[in-house]
Amino acid sequence: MIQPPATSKGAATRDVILDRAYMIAASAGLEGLSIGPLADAVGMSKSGVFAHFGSREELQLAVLDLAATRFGEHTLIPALSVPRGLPRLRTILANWFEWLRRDRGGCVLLSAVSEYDDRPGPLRDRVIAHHQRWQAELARAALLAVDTGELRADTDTAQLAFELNSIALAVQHDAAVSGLEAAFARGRRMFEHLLAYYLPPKA
Amino acid sequence: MIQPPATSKGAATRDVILDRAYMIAASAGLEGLSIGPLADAVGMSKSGVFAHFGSREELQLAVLDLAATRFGEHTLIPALSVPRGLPRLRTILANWFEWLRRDRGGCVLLSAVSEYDDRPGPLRDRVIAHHQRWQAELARAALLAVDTGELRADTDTAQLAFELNSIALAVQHDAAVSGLEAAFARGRRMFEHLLAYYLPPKA
DNA sequence: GCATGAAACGAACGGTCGTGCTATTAAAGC
DNA sequence: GCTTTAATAGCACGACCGTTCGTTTCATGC
Repeated sequence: MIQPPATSKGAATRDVILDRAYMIAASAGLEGLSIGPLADAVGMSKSGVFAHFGSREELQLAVLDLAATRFGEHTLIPALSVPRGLPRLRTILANWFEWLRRDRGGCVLLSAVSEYDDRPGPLRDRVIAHHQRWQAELARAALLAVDTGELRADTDTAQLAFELNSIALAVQHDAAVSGLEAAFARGRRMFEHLLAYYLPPKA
Repeated sequence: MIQPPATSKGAATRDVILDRAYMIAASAGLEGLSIGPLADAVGMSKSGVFAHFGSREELQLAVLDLAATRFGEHTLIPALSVPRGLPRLRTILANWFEWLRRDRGGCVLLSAVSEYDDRPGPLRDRVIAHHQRWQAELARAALLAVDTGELRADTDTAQLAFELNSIALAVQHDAAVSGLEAAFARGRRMFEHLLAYYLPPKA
């Protein structure tokens, strides 16, 4: 959200371009991001925008990285200030929902996986790398909840990360059909259903 | 799968075109389906193909309907011959996985939701209609499992349908990262975790 | 076998796209 | 303030797209 102060003029307008590009990609997908309309949106010429990235693919990669950074800053970072374990896990999920609301259910990162899952290339590699990193973060947060004894000791944290991810996917999917708030409600209930499995036996 | 015998010559080649178009859409998405390459794939001229549908959008709608029909014939119909209730529900899920395998994790229907969820128009309307019909079918199958006493009497069948859908989404998503078989394994485990919540108390 | 209508072709149009070139303008360093 | 370098504009190319139109080929009923 808060950008480091751009040292040169070029880097500053580059940030402006990226911000606009992110907005476009959030609603049209990375593949729907084209240079012409982007240039119009920032009030520049096509070639002026183009020069900052050298190719469309490089632009898409930059937007992808920006999305990943913002996503982390919005979901994970603030959750680090709440107690580790189940509270933090719940906070991550809540922040995730907020994140989906902010972009009206069109998360760039989630959509990108569907866009590039069968199209080899640098984009696909980067998308998968970000996804794996996030899954690892989720598993890590789950493991902390195992350490605190809030989740069963034999919890498969990678499996739980998979299931948490599926909640976000289903919410984004269902938002188009049932509306965002209804999808959130379903997502929250789904989390409780899954959680029930992982809670330690109260014996 | 089995097409009704095409009465005229035109309808026959139309079926051939649609079959090829479906293949393309399964790997490139409905939005990645363009008339030129499709014409090459069936050995016809662009305008020859075009004439059968009148517009690209009409072609996409036809492919969408074909996908929905095939999906139903592959997942729901065969499951009707196994006992209603939990066995049938399990069969539907197994067939669903088979369906995902057939198209290498690129189900046209699932991808179409992401492609059109924020792009109003006839495509989007049709996609949502198919999705809602399928969710209703899933809820119906779940309700039968409530009737047989295999699921709790207070089961929210629409919620369960949402969760089943999320399994398929997560599998398709994860297939690109972890491979199809690993994703299937995760999906099956996830089903068991969710099922645990809905099983009636053994009291 | 021939006329008739459907089916397919081929070429072209208008549009958008990413990209490369050259010239011009603005910023930065001395 | 001048020079050097970065930043942007303008323009054009080639590729691809959906669509249109006039023509030609082919299947079909008489």
